[in-house]
Amino acid sequence: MNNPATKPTKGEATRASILDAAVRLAALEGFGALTIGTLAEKAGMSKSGLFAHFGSKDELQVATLDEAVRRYNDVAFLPALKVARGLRRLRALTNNWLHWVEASALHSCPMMSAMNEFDGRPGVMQEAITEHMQRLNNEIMRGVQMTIASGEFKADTDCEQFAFEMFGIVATSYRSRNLFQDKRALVLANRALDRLINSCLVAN
Amino acid sequence: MNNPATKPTKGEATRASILDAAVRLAALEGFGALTIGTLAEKAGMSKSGLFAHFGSKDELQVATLDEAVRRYNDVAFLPALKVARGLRRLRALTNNWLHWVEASALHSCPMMSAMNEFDGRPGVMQEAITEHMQRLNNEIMRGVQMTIASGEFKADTDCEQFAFEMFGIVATSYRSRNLFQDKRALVLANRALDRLINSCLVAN
DNA sequence: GCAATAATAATACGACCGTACTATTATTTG
DNA sequence: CAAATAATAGTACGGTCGTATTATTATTGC
Repeated sequence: MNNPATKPTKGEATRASILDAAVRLAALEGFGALTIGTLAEKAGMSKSGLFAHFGSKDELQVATLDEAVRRYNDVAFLPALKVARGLRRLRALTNNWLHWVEASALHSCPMMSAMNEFDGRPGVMQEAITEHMQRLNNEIMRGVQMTIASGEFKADTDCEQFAFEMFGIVATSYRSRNLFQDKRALVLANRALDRLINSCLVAN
Repeated sequence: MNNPATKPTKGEATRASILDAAVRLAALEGFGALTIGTLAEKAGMSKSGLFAHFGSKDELQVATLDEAVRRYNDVAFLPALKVARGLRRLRALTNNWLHWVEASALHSCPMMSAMNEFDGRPGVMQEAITEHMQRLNNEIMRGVQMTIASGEFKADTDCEQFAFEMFGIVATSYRSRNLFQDKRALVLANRALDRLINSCLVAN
């Protein structure tokens, strides 16, 4: 049974520690670097011992992506849902999204990596990352809709446009942070975000 | 001699056709998929025959990235420089950037792929992509500066912020196009771009 | 504590990896 | 046309890849 309340079996604990190493490796070097051998070394176990936890490399990759998404939900998405609907929740959604990678002490965002690695390669990973990204996009759009409903955003605010631009801000903040090593990445991102939000606010 | 005016030698022609296949492969499946074997097959030649053109896989990858950048310059950057300085040139710069991937009939942008694959992996590829991205960023910032100088942009326009947001728009348009297969990607991107540019215009 | 079972390791396999080294063709030059 | 050189192919090597099979060790239930 998958009962989180009971003490995990040894196997479950090992699997968790493998996935921890896997998420960190994928965030740093991409899913292509997730080979059974290197991962076994990082996890301090044998290739075959590790492999037994996943039926194939595909399943390992999907499990790693799912684990990354689970963490995103834990540290970013679910906490934002505790904020009251409307602009405040939307701000929480976007802000938590912007900060989740450093909050998780990862080099980069595994979802972003997965997207870039598999968007031209049909297969289970492409399906998985597409679904996750679609869901995330929908949640942002829902947040915008509720901010319209609350009267804080203009009625003609384009949800799709907002989610589109929001993702761009996150993506470019990764470039600044990871490639340019610019410590002001989050400052720039927050400014862009403010500009985006302000453009939707009802005049006052 | 590297004289573009004279007829290319057979070796140069082969190298060019290899790099053509390499750029397309990198755009579709990433630089990780650029293995000597698969590339030799796509290019219709032997592994060793292909390998002789590059001293190592590193050099092959760097050469592929350089070729992609060369194409970007040809179809996007240099044409924009022919437009008069100021807002019109800036629009050309950003617009050509947005369109260069489809104009080149590539699945995605090799520079974007390289960035995502190597931003956490020190080495020659990381250095190369960092340099290229910095240069591109600087050119956008220069374009903004000239648009300030021409009096079209507000004097306090933040060049860095503009270049930061501009890259985000490009990145998110790739997500829409390649992952979501959204045909409206460029429409959304152009709207975002207009909003960015308008926020910098002097009041009138 | 012993049998049953879960978890991990050992080993082996063919496939492909990057890269030398050698052989064979094309092409150019005298 | 022959000699020299450039371009490509052939072959081989140690390594790592993903995965299957078999063995060994931990853990659990009675």
